[in-house]
Amino acid sequence: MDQFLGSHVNRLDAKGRISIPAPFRAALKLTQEAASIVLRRSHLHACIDVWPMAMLEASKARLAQMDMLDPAYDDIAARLFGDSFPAEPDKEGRIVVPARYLQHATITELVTLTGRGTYFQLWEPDAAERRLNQVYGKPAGGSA
Amino acid sequence: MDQFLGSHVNRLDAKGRISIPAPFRAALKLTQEAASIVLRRSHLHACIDVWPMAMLEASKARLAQMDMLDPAYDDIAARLFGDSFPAEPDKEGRIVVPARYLQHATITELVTLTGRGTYFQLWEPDAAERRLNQVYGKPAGGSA
DNA sequence: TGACCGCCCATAAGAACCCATGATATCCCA
DNA sequence: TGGGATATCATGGGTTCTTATGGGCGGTCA
Repeated sequence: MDQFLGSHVNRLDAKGRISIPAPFRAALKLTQEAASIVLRRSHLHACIDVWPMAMLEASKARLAQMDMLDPAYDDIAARLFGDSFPAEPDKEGRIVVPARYLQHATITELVTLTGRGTYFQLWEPDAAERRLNQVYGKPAGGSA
Repeated sequence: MDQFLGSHVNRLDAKGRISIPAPFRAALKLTQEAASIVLRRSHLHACIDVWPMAMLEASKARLAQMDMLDPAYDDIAARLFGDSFPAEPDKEGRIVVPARYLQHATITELVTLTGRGTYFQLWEPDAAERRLNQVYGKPAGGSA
């Protein structure tokens, strides 16, 4: 597997650490040497986006093409960099998520780590379940 | 044969493993080098869809055309990746299905693996029978 | 000085790997 | 055509490795 697929429910331990599931770790290693990542509060949902660092670099490159005087530039730049938190998994593959991010996602004890292809997300487990039901209610481009 | 045809009833062993029928294994090998697959809970029926990994790759390619900041992107990504479970058959051609997936399909001891052309499905045997009768327009009930 | 953060080690549960076996189907040759 | 040898397949189980998780220790910054 070369990407972030499926969901895993892990624990948030007393020190605020979250284990990145082994398959996700493997996927990170494939995109880049170090498994460094970037955390961002999702602006769409009560969840936390987790990007491989390489993905941010790519977005940065695209942004560089834009006109800096364009108002949209600042919007996008704000989203990309304003609320991004870089993290590096420890030797056991765990990360520490800032408290205010956890709050945004109402995560307390359990976390659902759910794949989105090129990135993944952190959800409060019940909220993640609801989100799944929600998307299956709508028609979308995918098959199945 | 290059497709998934017909039905097979196999056992779910004590470790939660299910043998993929030899013909299905052969069909998988034809679509791709590794026989890797993706499991998904069907949102239409109480069964589990089994896709060749290549099938997911195709959907992924379509998603790659979209703008990541588009809210629709996240919806599609959620559908496509959120509830998918990647699996790789072991040397004997067996896969382990997550418990919550088995629950969704009410599979306990026996599994019907039934072809759908480009993919196949896992059913609880009685449910598979009922489904067949339903498709043929017969009244469900007096099977077995 | 005290809270916190990064680093290390320990461990139990679970997953993956490997080999074994009985049964069935297939092939081959008399 | 029949019957024995062979291959394939579904299934069972033992062993090893990985993984998620818990906790300890020392340094660091406020």
